[in-house]
Amino acid sequence: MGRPLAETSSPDVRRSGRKPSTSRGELERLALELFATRGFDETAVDDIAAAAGIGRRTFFRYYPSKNDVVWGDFDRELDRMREWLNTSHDELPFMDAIRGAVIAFNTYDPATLASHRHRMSLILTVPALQAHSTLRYAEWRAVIAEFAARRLGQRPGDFLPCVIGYAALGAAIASYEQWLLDAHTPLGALLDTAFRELAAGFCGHEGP
Amino acid sequence: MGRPLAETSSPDVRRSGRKPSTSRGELERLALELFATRGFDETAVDDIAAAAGIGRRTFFRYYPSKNDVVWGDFDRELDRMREWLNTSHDELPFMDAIRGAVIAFNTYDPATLASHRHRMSLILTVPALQAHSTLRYAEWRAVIAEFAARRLGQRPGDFLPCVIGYAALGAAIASYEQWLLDAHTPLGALLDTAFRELAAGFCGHEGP
DNA sequence: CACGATAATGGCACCGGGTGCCGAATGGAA
DNA sequence: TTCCATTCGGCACCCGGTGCCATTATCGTG
Repeated sequence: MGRPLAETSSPDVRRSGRKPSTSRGELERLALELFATRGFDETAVDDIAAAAGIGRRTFFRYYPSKNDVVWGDFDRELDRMREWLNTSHDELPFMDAIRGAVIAFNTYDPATLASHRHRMSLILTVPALQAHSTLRYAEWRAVIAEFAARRLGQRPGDFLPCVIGYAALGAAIASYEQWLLDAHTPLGALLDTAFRELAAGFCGHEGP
Repeated sequence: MGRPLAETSSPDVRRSGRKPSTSRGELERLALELFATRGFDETAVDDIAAAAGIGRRTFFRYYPSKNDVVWGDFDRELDRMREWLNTSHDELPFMDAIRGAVIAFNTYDPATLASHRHRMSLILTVPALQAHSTLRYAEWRAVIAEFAARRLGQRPGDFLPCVIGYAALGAAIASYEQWLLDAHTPLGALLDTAFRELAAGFCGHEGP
């Protein structure tokens, strides 16, 4: 539901002190490699730490949990999507704007596509990650709900914006699941279909 | 998303052997009471086991995890909802049938309403339970998707039924969240609104 | 009643994720 | 060099969850 970035890349004013031994991006690379070969559950935090040459305790200073490694810098991507929606044209119907934003933020160049596919495969198939992802999805939904609320003249916590946030999330996840099952149809096309169905209320399919 | 039952209540043919020390229902009661007073995270499995007078090891023979206690016998409720949908009239548009089923299976008599509210409050606010619930929701979605697939002449794993399952789940959860925030509006009314919006594609709200 | 089959119990050791604490290592700045 | 900020990483600990296995309770049968 958004492209996680590898590097934090915020060149904070470093005043003094010991230099970090590694980086979030480096840990993410190593961890995903281990997950790919050995499996997520079969890879212990100690294994990742050992591969990076750091202590287990230090790992948890880079990522709050083993699960979070898979998500990389998801928050930055959310900020960009929020910005995109902020600057969308008001003439565009809001469900079209949401559809456009979701598609735009899930379009990858071929170079990074394979790794993204692996990442999403983990998130959507490993039970521990499926469960954990709920907490990340909440932030994603909030971005959608905020936008919908603004367009509808309501507050982000109001009922309808929340329903829209949840429904949009569902459409996005279902698209990803389908894409993982069968890579033949590009993700963008699946997202487009799902969000158009959503905006149409799933009508026009039933018949005798 | 469905009324969990307290008792397994399947009077299995008991041939011989030691009698169970307690029951799922009893553990559920005790656990929810502890969660209410002390909080979910602050209640250890040992506390529940001690309250029930059983060993910690035995607890895990009644429930596979601490999280699962909150869900009670969710599977039975799913079976009932599946059955309900199976016997729904074919003339009824399928989105209306889904709406009706969800409302029916989330209507409680006042006696059990308070405890159900507590249960759902835990599920939707405690992070550990929010995350875990994803796995339960999957079964719920499957019931919806199966029904939608049958009505649309597709297979349960096909794209559109899955999207509908996810969207319906979102509508239901959003309704519950709203209900927990403000019990003034009855849950049934919120579900009705959410599912009607869903079936209408959220149109008719934007304007100058 | 005694015996054996059956089933539940619960203690024990163990694993893995995650945290609080604290001293040690590192590197820039005064 | 000295001081300070920052990171590191070991250690002990908590908690959820599991495999193993001896123990205990119950029922049916001889």
